[in-house]
Amino acid sequence: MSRAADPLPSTRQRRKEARPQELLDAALDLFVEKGFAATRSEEVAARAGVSKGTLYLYYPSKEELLKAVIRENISQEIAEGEDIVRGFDGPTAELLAYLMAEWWRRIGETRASGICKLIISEVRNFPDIAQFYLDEVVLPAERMIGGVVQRGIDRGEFRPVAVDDVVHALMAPMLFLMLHKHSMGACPNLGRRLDAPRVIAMQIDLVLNGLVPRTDPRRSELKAKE
Amino acid sequence: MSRAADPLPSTRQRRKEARPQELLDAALDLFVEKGFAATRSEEVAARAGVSKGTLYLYYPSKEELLKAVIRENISQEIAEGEDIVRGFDGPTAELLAYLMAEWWRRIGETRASGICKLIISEVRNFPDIAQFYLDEVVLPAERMIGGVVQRGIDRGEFRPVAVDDVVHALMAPMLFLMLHKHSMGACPNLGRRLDAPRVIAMQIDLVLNGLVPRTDPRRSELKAKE
DNA sequence: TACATTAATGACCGATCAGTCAGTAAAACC
DNA sequence: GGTTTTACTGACTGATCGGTCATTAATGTA
Repeated sequence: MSRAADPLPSTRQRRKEARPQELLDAALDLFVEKGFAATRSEEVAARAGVSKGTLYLYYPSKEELLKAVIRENISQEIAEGEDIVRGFDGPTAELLAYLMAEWWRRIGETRASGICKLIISEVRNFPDIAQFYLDEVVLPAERMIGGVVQRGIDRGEFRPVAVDDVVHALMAPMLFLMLHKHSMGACPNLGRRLDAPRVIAMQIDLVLNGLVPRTDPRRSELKAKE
Repeated sequence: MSRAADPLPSTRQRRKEARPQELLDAALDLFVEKGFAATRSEEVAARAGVSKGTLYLYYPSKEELLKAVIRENISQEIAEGEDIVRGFDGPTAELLAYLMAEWWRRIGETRASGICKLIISEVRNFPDIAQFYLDEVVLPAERMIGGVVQRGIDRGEFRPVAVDDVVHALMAPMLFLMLHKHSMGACPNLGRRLDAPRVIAMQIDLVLNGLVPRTDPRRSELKAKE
């Protein structure tokens, strides 16, 4: 308490502070890959480079570990999304495309995308997770995307559609990509890759312009291949 | 063997023939709800109204039971879809809308929709299921939908888009609805229902017409509210 | 009624695994 | 040096669960 705590926390000390995150990372990987029930707590410990006893020093039970994994991984991405929306004043179509691309870059491509599979697989066994995830992730995300769609409508860039349903249509392919990555996409020898940015770009083009050809040449994407 | 087997198979006999399906139904419900690893084989037996021993009379192991559940539930829906496609000669947009609605009615609304969640949750633990499901379900379904999109392009009803990616965009919301139904949607007290037919209708409208307003009044949905 | 066959049972076994805790050894302190 | 504190360990335990099999009860047959 006398000396400044900063300068040289011992190796042991530094390890101790890093452990919780190391354990959470190991647990996330394994829970996503094998499922909660099929993952042994000793495996989690081993992947984090410690013994089973140590795991229980940091988390009182396997179930609490699961909850911590989810709690610690929902993070600030949504808040940052809202910042992007606020600071943008180009065409809404561009904003939408940019948001989706960022979503994939920051979540889809990172281990965080596994949380979706984990939640879907396990909510029914841990009902209190449902409410938490709905309030902290699903609804804020829907509000954000919904706000963008509404902006498009307000500015006359979009038709006045039912915002909530459009939001679902926009989120569905993202979920699809994230789940694919952690299920079929993770199976070797399946000779079948999904190019996420490509799927996202197609989805954006579809949702904006539709399949039906436009008679107005200004909007037609067909001519755009120069 | 002498007498015709038909007329009065005893109660016992009829039970014996019904058992496998009863066990599969029970197993599907429980595997979808709780996950494979978290479901005890005795629970499956109990839900089917028999003892654990009886379950193992019909299926040699829990894993074989899982595989049977998946194998027996992929069924003939896709073939029937292909029949619908063949026998239809109206506008492709209508065919697409009809196919999606039928999909929901025949799969989404039945217990079969749970298979999706089950596959996603468990493929990584049972890799041979991946190949099987890809060959028997995913690829045929994609071929069917892809064929319809191609038909739209060939007839000049659709822009010449990348068929495979459009297929993903069309399937994603169906997957989304099916998964929702068996995860968050199955949690009580969440005050959040998803109206599937409505989401599907919106998705069709979006994919066909896009968000961007049409200058050509023939196609504009805006004027359609009479 | 006696006997054979068949469907079903549930007590039992062995393996697995979540969670514990007495013990170890490295660091910190004096 | 000696003593205490701290981070960690891994052998152990009790409960659980997949799978077995000797036994039972229902049905068929004569």
